[in-house]
Amino acid sequence: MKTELPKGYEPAQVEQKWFDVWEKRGDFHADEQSTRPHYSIVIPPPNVTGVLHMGHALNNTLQDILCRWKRMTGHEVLWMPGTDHAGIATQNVVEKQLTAEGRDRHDLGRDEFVERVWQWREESGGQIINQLKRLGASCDWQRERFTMDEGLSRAVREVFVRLYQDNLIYRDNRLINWCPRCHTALSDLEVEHDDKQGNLWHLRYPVAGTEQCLVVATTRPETMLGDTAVAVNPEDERYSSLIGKTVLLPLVNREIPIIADDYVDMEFGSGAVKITPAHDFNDFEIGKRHDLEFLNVLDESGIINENGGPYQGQERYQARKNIVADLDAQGLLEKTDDYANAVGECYRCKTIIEPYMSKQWYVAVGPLAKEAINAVEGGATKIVPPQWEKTYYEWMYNIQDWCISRQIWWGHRIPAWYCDECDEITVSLEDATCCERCGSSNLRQETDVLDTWFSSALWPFSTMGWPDRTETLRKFYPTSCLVTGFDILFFWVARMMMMGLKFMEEVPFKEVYIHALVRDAQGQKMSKSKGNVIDPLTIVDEYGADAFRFTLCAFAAMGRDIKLSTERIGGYRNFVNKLWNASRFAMMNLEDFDPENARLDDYELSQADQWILDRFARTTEEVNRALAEYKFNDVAGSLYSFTWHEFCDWYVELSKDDLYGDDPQAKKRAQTVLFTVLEGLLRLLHPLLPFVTEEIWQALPGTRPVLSIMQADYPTVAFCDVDKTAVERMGLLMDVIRAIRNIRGELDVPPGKRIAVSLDCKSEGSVAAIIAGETYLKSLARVEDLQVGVGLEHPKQVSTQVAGDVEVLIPLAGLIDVEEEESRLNKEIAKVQKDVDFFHKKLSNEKFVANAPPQVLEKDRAKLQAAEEKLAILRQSLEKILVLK
RNA sequence: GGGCGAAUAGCUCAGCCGGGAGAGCGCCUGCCUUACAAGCAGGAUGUCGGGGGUUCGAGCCCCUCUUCGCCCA
Repeated sequence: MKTELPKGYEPAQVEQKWFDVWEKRGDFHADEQSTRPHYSIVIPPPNVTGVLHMGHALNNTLQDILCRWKRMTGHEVLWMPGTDHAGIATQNVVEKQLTAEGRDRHDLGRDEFVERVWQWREESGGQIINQLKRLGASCDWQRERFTMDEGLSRAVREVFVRLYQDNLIYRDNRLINWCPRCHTALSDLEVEHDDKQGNLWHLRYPVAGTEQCLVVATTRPETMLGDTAVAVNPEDERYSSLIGKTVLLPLVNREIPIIADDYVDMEFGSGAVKITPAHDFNDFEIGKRHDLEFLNVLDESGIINENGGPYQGQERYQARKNIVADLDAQGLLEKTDDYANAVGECYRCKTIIEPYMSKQWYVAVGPLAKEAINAVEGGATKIVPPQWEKTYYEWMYNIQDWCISRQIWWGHRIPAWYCDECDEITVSLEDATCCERCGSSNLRQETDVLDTWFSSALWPFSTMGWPDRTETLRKFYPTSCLVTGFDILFFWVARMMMMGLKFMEEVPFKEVYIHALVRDAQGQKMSKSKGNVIDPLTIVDEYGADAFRFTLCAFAAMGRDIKLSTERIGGYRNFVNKLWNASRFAMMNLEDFDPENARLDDYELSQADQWILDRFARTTEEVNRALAEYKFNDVAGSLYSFTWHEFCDWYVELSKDDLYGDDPQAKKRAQTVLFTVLEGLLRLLHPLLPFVTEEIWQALPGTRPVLSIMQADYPTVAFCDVDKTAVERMGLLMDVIRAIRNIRGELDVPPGKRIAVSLDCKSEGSVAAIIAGETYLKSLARVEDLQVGVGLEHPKQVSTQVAGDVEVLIPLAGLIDVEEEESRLNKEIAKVQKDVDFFHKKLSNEKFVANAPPQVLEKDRAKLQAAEEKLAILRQSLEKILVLK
């Protein structure tokens, strides 16, 4: 088959073509009936509203690399894809549309609104799925799931009902995080804390029946409307006489008690604090301890309610201004300080959240967390890198009950019905029609929906058909690995652990690989408002998916941040192009080659052949090991340097003499090795570079044993045994070539100029190495007249370099400038002198000689000797040169 | 306040069990050598944040300080 490849790699149509073929043919489909060992990953489901960002690109590239690798190592791979219904975010999107139409969701009513969300999802949701495909993601797309699917919704209900029956779900009226814009409760995790510059106001509260004032400091003066006590520390002598008295709350003229509680920090502010149990988490606890009144002064939009007296109807921050002004006017504002404190914001809309009293549903996570801790401690689930285990434990040990109800419309509606007759709550799998206590049919379903993370917590088994006992679950659960960023370790990983252990009685994944977050080149988080977002699809268009994937893989090992810049991606685009051109070279020289009739065993392999086969075997080993340990940067590094610096820079060049030469046997041998290594290299590279490797692999001469390279075997062992001596000799030959090139480069010998070289060897082995590679040496170092031997007579005027035990001598006559050679030698001597000094000093240290392990000692002695010999030769050379001046 | 992490070449970062500091990009010199100028050959570049300690030996282990980042309260 004669194939013509374009001179530069053009990714666009190649990627499109192969992805279509793979997907249509079902190459990514997992088979439950397969007898192969399983390997499964569930995708961290992106929001259905989401568009692909760098984090997704990294996350899914790594998963794809693992899946493609495992597919090639004989595993039945299931990579389960899908999206998350993202309750609040999705509802917000559709509400914005309605706002643009001058309406809101209440104009539509619940059912119509939900219908509208579904419609939005049909039309514009899940774009991200197609974007993942552009990266080459080899998910089992036939199985794509959505957390609001019928099956997954069934799983949600099943879990809710069982947790309720086990008394692990309950309702309670307490302070929760409330978003006054989204009008819903949020879990603790959904609140983001941000340090904000604000004020600390010192307010004077008149003590009843005295002329005295008690000064309290607060960052939220508007909540004073809801104060029901003032607290001081019981140890605080300044205030001990006041405990039990009351103060007259200004502006609203309510009398509230002065209480003692050791929560109060005597050092902070005045040492007295206002207590607002209905609007502050700490005050809530104090309120419970002292049986205080819980006076709510806000409505669900953050507007002062009827309990706020004259301020009723004012928005919270407006009320703050007015209250401060009014207090000041009455002489009750002692002072105003600048003060920075952490303010909680809604993670979806950035509105400042309000601690708000309300009745919500909770999961009692204590018993679930215990199992989840045990699973990691016992090694059933391994977290990689292990430093994240500590973070996981830290959170799990301090976990709070999880508020799971949300006052929005888009989501899984809580399967609980309130009886209007007897107030009983009926929780059931099927929609309840009658009260389970009194039998009344006068029921109202709970209007709240569940936190989106409730359904994502079930993802590893709900996507596989649970609560049915499916074949899929039997084959693929527990999953092999979860790949995710550390930002959702708590949100998602921990909750999946709890739910998986509770309902499957087995961990959801055996390993969790936590990767870094992608930032811009300056290390800033990419965000639309900063305008520093790099769109992955733009990168794919410009550089190709393969180059992009390779970049992400090469960067994956970094601690917490990946700083991405396009120059780096350009470098890997060049790498892909390099592979492409090496392949073009190979195919131009394999036109008459039939791989069916070519076996390595049929030939006596040259030093160069054995060397490249040896390097390939080592690379294979490194890559497999690094993949198994999730050392993605090492995977990329090994492949990069082998492909470019060993295969292209050396072997391809070395093979040219044989390929272009007159010896048909040598040509066939070189073709066989070239083909073997290239074909193997493509397989080795495929998980990282799926498109370009498929394109080249299919174009190679001969027929392929399987339809796609993704089904071919991943290299794991060497192609054949090699002779270690031959490999070492090749190494020496390469050093000699480098030495000649060094002289040529340093002394500005024109690259086209063919020169004479004498190689004075100290051993017969070195002579043999050079003679065996003579043609290589002549062409790669541009040598025409070569003398080799032991104890060769040195020409008079030469430039000298040393490679191993070989003295490289290049006659100066008419070629080299004496001055330049002198300075080159001086430079080289200084370098070697440093080595000699270093090792001499080290080995003169008696303690070192006495304590260091023998291998180290031996190694250093050999190095010293080599350096000394080299130095002596260079010095002699310098002397000879100086005579010529 | 509690915890975690980072500081290494001009830039971005690797660096295993402690045994002469590496890569990519950038830079300098010379080359359009028929796979590739998205390339080839050669070259230069370091107080491994500061200080102390352990050790024959520290980028790596211990203590401490400085700066920056993140998570939790």
